[in-house]
Amino acid sequence: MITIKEIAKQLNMSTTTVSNVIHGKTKEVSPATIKIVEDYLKQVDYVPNINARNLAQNESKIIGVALKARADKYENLLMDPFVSELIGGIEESIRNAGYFMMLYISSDIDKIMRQVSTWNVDGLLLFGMLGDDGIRVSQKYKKPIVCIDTYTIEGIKHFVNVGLDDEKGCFDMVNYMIELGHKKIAFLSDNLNGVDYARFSGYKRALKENGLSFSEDMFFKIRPRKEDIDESLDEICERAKDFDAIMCVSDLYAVQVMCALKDKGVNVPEDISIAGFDDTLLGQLHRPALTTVHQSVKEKGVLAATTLLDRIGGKKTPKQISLPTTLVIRDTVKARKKEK
Amino acid sequence: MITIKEIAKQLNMSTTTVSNVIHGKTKEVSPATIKIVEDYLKQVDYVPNINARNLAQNESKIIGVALKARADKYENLLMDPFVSELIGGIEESIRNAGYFMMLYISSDIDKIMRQVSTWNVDGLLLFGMLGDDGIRVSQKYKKPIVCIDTYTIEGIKHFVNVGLDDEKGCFDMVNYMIELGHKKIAFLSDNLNGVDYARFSGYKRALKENGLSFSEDMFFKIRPRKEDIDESLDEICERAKDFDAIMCVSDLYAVQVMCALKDKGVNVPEDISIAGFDDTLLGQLHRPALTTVHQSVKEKGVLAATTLLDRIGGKKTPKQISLPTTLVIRDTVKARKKEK
DNA sequence: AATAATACCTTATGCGCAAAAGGTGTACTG
DNA sequence: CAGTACACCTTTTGCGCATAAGGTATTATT
Repeated sequence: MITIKEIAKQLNMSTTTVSNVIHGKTKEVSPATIKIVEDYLKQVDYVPNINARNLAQNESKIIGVALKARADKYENLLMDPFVSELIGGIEESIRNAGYFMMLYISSDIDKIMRQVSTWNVDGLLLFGMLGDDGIRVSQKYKKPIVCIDTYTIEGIKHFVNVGLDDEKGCFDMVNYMIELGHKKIAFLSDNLNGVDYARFSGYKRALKENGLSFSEDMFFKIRPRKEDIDESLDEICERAKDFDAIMCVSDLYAVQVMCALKDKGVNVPEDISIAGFDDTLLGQLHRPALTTVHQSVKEKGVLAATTLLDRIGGKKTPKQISLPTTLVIRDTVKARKKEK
Repeated sequence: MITIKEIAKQLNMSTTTVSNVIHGKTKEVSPATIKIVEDYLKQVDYVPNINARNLAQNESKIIGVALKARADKYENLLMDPFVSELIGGIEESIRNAGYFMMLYISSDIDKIMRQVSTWNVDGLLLFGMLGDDGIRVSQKYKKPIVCIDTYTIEGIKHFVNVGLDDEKGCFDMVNYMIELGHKKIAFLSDNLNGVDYARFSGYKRALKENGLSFSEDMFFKIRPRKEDIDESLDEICERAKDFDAIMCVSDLYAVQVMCALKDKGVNVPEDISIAGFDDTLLGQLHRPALTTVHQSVKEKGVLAATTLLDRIGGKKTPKQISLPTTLVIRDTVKARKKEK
């Protein structure tokens, strides 16, 4: 690896001159010298040492992407299609802006923050944080932060957040179900925090605004861990007998439930209607094709990254950015049969 | 961010002493001093500046993961479930070893290599490289390299490669199909390079060893790009009428074909048998559930990363490591009906 | 008692880069 | 023609860290 110093020596000039050429400071260097240096740079294929540059500049050109791991559905967060698509959008934006991405995955926020500090990252993208985590992070870290899909418990936004209109998405879908005549509609999720809670709220509002009541038994809690999932799905199928439809908090759950139902001889949408949320490949490539709420996950990642980049660049951005949802009507939600 | 220098000043000692404590060089420092320094380090929550450390040490603790992007099925490589699962395994191993992962995604090998040089990464994991790319990379980069799923055209392995017994996996599946009475078996893929070629070879060997002949019209070339996929699937469905079964090079294609067939009223496996490869969620959550060749993608990532880490640590490793495949018999390949 | 070894310090140096500060000579201004 | 602006250089400094080299006691060895 050749250094600026070495180049300067070979060319019989100072390192500053070489450095100036590299940084395009044309006013400081004569055209003739620029030519000499540029030719030589190309000849030896000079590549700067980023560690040295960062040290001198006190910046890093790194965007930290911190994912709080939940020991949950997937052994590794990246295996969640939602996460990988999100990261896909983020990575692309960061790379296009000339930055680098460093991924920090851990369930331990303090560990993540130590690593972020150690690399002196220029900005931070947070996913999967709850309210109190966020507060701790913001105390430790003074550079720009953008959260993704973060609802704080008290509804207070401590930082910029890029999210989705989850509440409305779910509201629209449940409304649509009710329009088709469904009365007993269950809501299925593994928890009721953050995003899932917002969707749940949309579900309840749709019931309420249509004069339908909600009771505890209409919440289907799925246990998605490998060791529980089969038993959990059995339970759900059993409970589903009394229902017209199920609003699932994600496509994955919707498809899993549909498979379990089919294996038991229950037909969707003839016997029961099922809706998903997210509009993933899984639902698109199922038959019957899944009726679901579309969100552009990649776009969410892109938006989060560009917002962060804007903030790093000193631009002002809104504190809350919400992407819209759209209904994708396919084949798993149909009009309720009268005779049921 | 507090520095060693500052700590030394506060504690009235030299930076070397502080540095020695940080690195656990207990022989060089008196127990009393160690205690003082350690307490102070904790108190101020000292975090080292990795840029400075790397510069001084000429190492980086970074593993570069270079993905050669193909402008192909997915707009962004990370959206490919295979890739994200692979990265999931890699990331986990790297993190557990105390290293950091930096992702380089580009279709331009030279650009990737410049970035790898600029960060002075300690080792390189390569995915999606063809033979000639690999040769160029190895000329530019002298630190340990491990390839994933790389078949060189001439069969020469220039570096350590972690792969799969693709040929045998496909051979076994096609053999199984033939045992069930299938005679006209198509092979479906988007190309015949690298991994896909190995699978294709297994397919042809199975035909040959069972006395069946192969002709060009038995190769179904799918065009997976968004703008082509529907037309391509229509063609394939049309051509499929003459066949007993299709061996698909991936689960994704298998499921896509099954959906297209179903939409045209063709039943799997009654009218035609379909097999996939990879054993992804997509096949598991389809009905009928996909018969496929299992590989552990995560394990592949883990193995590649640990092999690279071993090499960085100076250990010797085999030059070629192949993971085994297993047949997953589900519902999309059944005995051929006599009357056809 | 002379020498060697050891324990525990500090000072000094350099990694590669960017930039502040400090030249020198030429052209331009009034 | 003094004064000033500017073009084009170089020297020097420091980012934070690791470590080689250099101390000074104190203890062990013969």
